[in-house]
Amino acid sequence: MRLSHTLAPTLKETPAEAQIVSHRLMLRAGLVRQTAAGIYAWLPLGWRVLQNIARIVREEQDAVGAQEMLMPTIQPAELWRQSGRYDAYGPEMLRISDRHDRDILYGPTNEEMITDIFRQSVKSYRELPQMLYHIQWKFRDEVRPRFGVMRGREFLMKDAYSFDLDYAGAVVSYRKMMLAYMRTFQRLGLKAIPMEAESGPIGGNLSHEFIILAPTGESQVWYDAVFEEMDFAAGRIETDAELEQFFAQMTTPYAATDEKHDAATWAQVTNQREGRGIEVGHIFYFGTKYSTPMGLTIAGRDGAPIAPHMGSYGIGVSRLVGALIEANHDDAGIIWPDPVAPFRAVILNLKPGDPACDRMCEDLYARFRGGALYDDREERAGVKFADADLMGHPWQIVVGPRGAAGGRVELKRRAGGERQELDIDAALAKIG
RNA sequence: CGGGGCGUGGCGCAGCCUGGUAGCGCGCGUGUUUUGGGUACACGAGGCCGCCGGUUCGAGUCCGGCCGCCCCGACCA
Repeated sequence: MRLSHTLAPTLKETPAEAQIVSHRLMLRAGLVRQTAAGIYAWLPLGWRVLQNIARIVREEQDAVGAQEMLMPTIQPAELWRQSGRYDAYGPEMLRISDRHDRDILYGPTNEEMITDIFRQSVKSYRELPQMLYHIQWKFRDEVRPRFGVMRGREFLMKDAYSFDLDYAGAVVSYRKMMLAYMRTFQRLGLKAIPMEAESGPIGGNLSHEFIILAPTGESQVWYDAVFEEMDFAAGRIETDAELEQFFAQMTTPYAATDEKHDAATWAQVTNQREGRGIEVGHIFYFGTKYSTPMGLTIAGRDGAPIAPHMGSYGIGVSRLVGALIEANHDDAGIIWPDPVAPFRAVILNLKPGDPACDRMCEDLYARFRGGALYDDREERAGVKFADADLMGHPWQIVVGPRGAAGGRVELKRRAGGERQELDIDAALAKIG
């Protein structure tokens, strides 16, 4: 994209409504614009980040055998009456009615809907287990939206649902999801720790929330240092035994938020770490909480009906954008981890109109085939440097008259700030 | 939902107490200037002062109602 014709309205000053750093930077870098309290429009750069995160989430869901689908945002109230949650859910649920006065709602989650779909079609134990997920917008009418996209009313969420024949099967699904989550967060460049959680309004008794570490996080967390060393890219985890071992590795060392923190147990931890954290995911097992009231049964081996054991698994995709910024920024702006950056590199033409600079930039830009942002604006060098730092692309390729004459560019790494002068091929090789 | 605050060109703000022709900085446009970290100067465009009603000769300013947004708390991916 050429920045001169891109809707990326950067701001020198911070809009008054933004308090926390990620919200400020998202506004200032031109990633989002607020439409109403807790509701945001995603501008081109922000949308690219959101899609990059969704892509990684998707790949890791697929890798543990979950199937992607897409359910609607609008749901009939009838489904929620069947589970009993239409009355139980409270004012957080956005209730609407259509022209025929039928009660509908903007889904805050999809347990009822997936259960309904599943019961219509799945009839035999032979078809289980199954895991399904979708990445869809949700709406929860928070009393008090805040922190920008970290706590919006409309938000993009990956939610997955597992169906198993019995508890033992459900535990395997649960562990697979935990594995997918740890891999996902690692790929996003985040340190995430699973912490035992209350099961909340959705119900259940096996539940973990995933907290990522960020100095500006909203809650205090206590954890064992072993979590900092874990690497989920290495080593295969596939069999039930390997999964069980993985699960033990995740759940045995101490990790707690203020709600569950226990001073006595904590005192026995050898390598203590304290920090701040942000919740970005939550997984639950809830048994037959929905299958039973909604009449989801399948035929078992002996022909008798079985109510599947279910679980649900959420990742706050849009919240992750904010969380990533909380974890990766400095005074000048955002520092995107490579896999999620809107663009891998930005080309700064310090002197548009200068034939050598223009030629070199056009050549570079073409070689990225759309994978780079080209700052071709007629702006001062200082403006371009400041905006590039603010927007946080991992690499900055600086093309000025000085170097262009000798066929050289200056390559700057946003994280760390090292620069070096290279010829084009060497720079491209380095960026990869 | 309890407590607090704020709505004035795109953004940040002053003006309101004490009513009398709507201001500043940034940004935007044009020209000159500058040319590797938000350059300087000149000219210019842009505002039903959140909305409705009231008081008054006259309301951004005073009074009433409504709407929106933000912060703290309780609640949450």
